[in-house]
Amino acid sequence: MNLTIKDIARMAGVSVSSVSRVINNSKPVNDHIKEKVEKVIRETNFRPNAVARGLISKSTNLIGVILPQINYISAELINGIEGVANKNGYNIILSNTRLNPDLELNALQLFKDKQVDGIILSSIDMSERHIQLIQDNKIPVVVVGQKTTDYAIPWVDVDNYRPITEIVRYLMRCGHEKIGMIHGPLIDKSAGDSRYRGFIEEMERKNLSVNPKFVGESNFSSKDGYLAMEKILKCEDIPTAVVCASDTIAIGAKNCAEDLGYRIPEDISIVGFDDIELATLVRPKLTTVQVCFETMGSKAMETLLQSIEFKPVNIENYLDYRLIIRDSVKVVADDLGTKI
Amino acid sequence: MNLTIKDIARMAGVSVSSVSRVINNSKPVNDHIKEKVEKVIRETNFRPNAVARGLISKSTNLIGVILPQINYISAELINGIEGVANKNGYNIILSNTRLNPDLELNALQLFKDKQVDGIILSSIDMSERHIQLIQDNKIPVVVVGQKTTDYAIPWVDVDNYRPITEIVRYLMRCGHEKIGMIHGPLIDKSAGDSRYRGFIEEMERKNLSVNPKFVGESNFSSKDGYLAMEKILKCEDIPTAVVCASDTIAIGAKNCAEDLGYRIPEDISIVGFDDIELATLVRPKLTTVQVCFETMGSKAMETLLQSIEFKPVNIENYLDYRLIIRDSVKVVADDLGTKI
DNA sequence: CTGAAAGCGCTAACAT
DNA sequence: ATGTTAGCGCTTTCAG
Repeated sequence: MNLTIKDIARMAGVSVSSVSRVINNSKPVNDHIKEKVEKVIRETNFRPNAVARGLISKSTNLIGVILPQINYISAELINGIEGVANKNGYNIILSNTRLNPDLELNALQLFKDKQVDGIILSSIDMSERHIQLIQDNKIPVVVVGQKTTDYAIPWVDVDNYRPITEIVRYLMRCGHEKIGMIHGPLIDKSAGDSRYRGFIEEMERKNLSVNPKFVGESNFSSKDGYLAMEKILKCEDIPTAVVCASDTIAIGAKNCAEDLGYRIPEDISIVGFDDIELATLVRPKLTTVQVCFETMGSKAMETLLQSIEFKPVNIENYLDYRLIIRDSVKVVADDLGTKI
Repeated sequence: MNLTIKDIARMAGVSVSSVSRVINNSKPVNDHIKEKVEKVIRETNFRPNAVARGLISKSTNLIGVILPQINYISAELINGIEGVANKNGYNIILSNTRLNPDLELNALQLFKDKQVDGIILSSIDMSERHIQLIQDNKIPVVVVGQKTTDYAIPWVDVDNYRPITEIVRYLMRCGHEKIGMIHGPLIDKSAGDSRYRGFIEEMERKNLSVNPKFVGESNFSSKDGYLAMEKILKCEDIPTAVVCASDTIAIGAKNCAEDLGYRIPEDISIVGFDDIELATLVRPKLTTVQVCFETMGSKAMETLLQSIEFKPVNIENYLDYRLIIRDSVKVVADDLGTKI
């Protein structure tokens, strides 16, 4: 079988504790012994068993990551998480809950069994049972994509409301007034409802009326975006600009408009949200809101790290965003006095 | 602290071994005892410590996944792996090696330390040291995206050669003869070199000459695809069709051609490879080769499982592929006698 | 069928 | 500074 610390001790003619000491640099060891041990370790390629270490130290250097699905957005998130985790000696262990809240609970349990040092949770809907379990488990948790301030659980999320109000104001400055929106599921309080409210309320504040026929719902997919746009364009009167709750929706909507003979942005302007890679690959390039999911991941991991190390953590962590103006919005009139 | 099996034993008034037996169902236990134990477990919400179990059983139910980068293609791969892993009680632990071969070696070591039950490795370049380490470690490994038949290490990969020959034949049937290609880095023996050779050799077999000016190299990115296409289109004579080694390349090439005033497919036909989601979202929709990375993942995990369970495994695992005909190729002449 | 006890590979208190 | 030893929480012989 594999070598153990005991074998090394025997081969080096010292005690196991001495071996442990040189491995962990935990206590001063005589140079003489140290060299002997290091020599044996080098020659045998010995590596201490991480599981045994974990059993005693209560730390596995594992971070549990719970995701409702694994797509290109998760990929960016994982990239961010993995980046700072790795830099700090942690590995990440993944659980895909396939949009099933019960599996999220399972994963929370399982990760506790496996004694992970911390958990990053992207839940589709934080229930009381989630909160309960998290608080019982006593394992540091950071939530992403949802705001759990009420429960004193640290989170990192985008502001879903303000960017949309900025989009509305930008469209107005470009001369648009008949503005529609294709939003996400309103049950989804973050990317769904908040973005929708941002639109409705900003339109109200600016005294622009929202034609209900200009508003459609989707599940964030391109296909749904296409369908929603189709419905909007069937009316006699159509909007001059449509705000979409995601880039994928926007691209579906764009394809639909084009299939129906409209040109983007000449006939209809379209704005997306997220700034996925696609947004620059599609023609015209999509005007959208940039939110960096990789940053979301790294920020989440950083706060998790602080929590693990018992440092003070910010409960609320808002992500930066930026309106990215590209080619999918027509400038009807520019009251900024500058070329946009 | 947390409850242990010892606490449960005390509370139920039985021995720890009995508790262990009812938990694992490893040996017959008197119903009387069984019920008592189960009751206590239920009431206390006791869950056995997976680390301690791992130490003794030598099995952690963890699968190490080593990836050179995490993007939307990895996301699909992970999806496939995670799906079958999860179904079999395994979790996956991720290592992103950031295109650095040394980090691949590190990850291999680290995963051994952590006593994973198996490893799925996507290497950018399998060196002798990789092979050595894998064979020394004695942990089941399956390689994806590379063919390691020589070393008797099971792999799953696409056939990169044949699909390209099929594309060439398809383009010929559509009436194309002046065909170009934008390939990937030739150092990459799989998706780079093989696809390139498939093109060159099939053209030769069909007695079609390849104009060197119609051939460009790229690193698989859209940007590079754009640049390579730009070079090709600067010549007086241009190809009627361009085969691209990936969809991302194809989309870059398409954008370039369109920016230069060419219409796709009327002026130039373009074919991609991979069939990423983008391929259907872009207009015209991309004709391409479908290879399902999720299937690649699940297949890899399935063979890994067999290896873990000491079942016989196939060393060579080719992935299915399919030519997906969409709208980016113009039918100049159709010698099939049917409408394509 | 049940319980006592050994031990998985390691760390850390305790003694020397 | 070094070695001995007692566990970490669990599974699994081995007796009974």
